[in-house]
Amino acid sequence: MTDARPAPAEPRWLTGAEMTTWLNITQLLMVLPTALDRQLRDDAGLTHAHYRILAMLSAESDGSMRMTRLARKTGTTTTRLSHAVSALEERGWVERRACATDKRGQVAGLTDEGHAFLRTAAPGHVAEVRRLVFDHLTDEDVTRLGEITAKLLPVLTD
Amino acid sequence: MTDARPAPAEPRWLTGAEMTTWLNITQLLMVLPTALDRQLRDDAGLTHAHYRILAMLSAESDGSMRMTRLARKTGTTTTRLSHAVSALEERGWVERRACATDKRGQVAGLTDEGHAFLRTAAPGHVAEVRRLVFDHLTDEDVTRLGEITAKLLPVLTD
DNA sequence: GCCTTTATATTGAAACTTCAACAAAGACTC
DNA sequence: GAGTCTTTGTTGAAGTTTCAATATAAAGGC
Repeated sequence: MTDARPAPAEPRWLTGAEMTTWLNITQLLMVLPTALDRQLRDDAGLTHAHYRILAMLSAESDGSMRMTRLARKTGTTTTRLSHAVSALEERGWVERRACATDKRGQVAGLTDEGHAFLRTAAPGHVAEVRRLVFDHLTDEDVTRLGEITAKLLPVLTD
Repeated sequence: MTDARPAPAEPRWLTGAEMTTWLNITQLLMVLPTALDRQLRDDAGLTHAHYRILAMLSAESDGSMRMTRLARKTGTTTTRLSHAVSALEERGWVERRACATDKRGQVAGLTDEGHAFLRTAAPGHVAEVRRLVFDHLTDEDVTRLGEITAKLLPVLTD
């Protein structure tokens, strides 16, 4: 007398410890980006997502990167990146170029103004990151947090 | 021969370990909300921020809460909450009531439909949270992550 | 080669969030 | 209790992100 249809699986709910941690994580997901955006907006006039694009480009030896790769590196979609680069282009911080080896491709590159702007904005931002995050963590916390986040990223980035 | 003006403080840059961890954190800040939003949008038609509002209300004994407190609990601003509650009201999941003790106040409360909706949406969401997060962490990771996030939240939530 | 499929990138409309401004009631001072 | 300051909550405009649709080029199958 068993039911042929698969029973609607009783979901495995979160344990107490998991729920506590999850509430902390989701709260952090809400407030940390907001805090980073606020500092950058007030002091430099852009969002954290846009700042990250500039920062990621400046880490490249030639200050430029293919759009799709840049999107993956910054954890965003090509759509979002396309809009963002348009905005950054209007500000004169980024330029689009055609890709030499792939005619579909576009390359986003930091302009001199972009480099200069980043040098101006970085110290204040780093100070805020310290104030909000690293000032409250021990070296071991930092290592552990690095390890734990490293475990989570693979599933989320494909 | 000292300069009277405060020297532009050389910022304390991030160490290698800090930078690695910070890149992981910011990547997570970008992709985890997106992943949560996608599952909830596809399966239930709302964002994670909106889902959290419903979930937070349902955790109250009477399924309702003052707007400001609800905003703090969900890690959002009153502005955002006001817009969000309006949207949830249109869907019939939340109702606004006047606050009995404070004539400025508004109370947001889950409707029966809101409760019913949440019961439908919760299992799929919990399953996704497991798949994305807790499936990859040991019990000790969960505890440690809870402790670390707990250290970070106070500065960020005032 | 030709056809289909996949990858790259953009666009415009809709949804959500942010910012600034505002309105209204409570709290505090004298 | 009148005046000031603070708290609570909303609104509308502007900016950002998402989704769906599109255009174009590369890659794969035959």
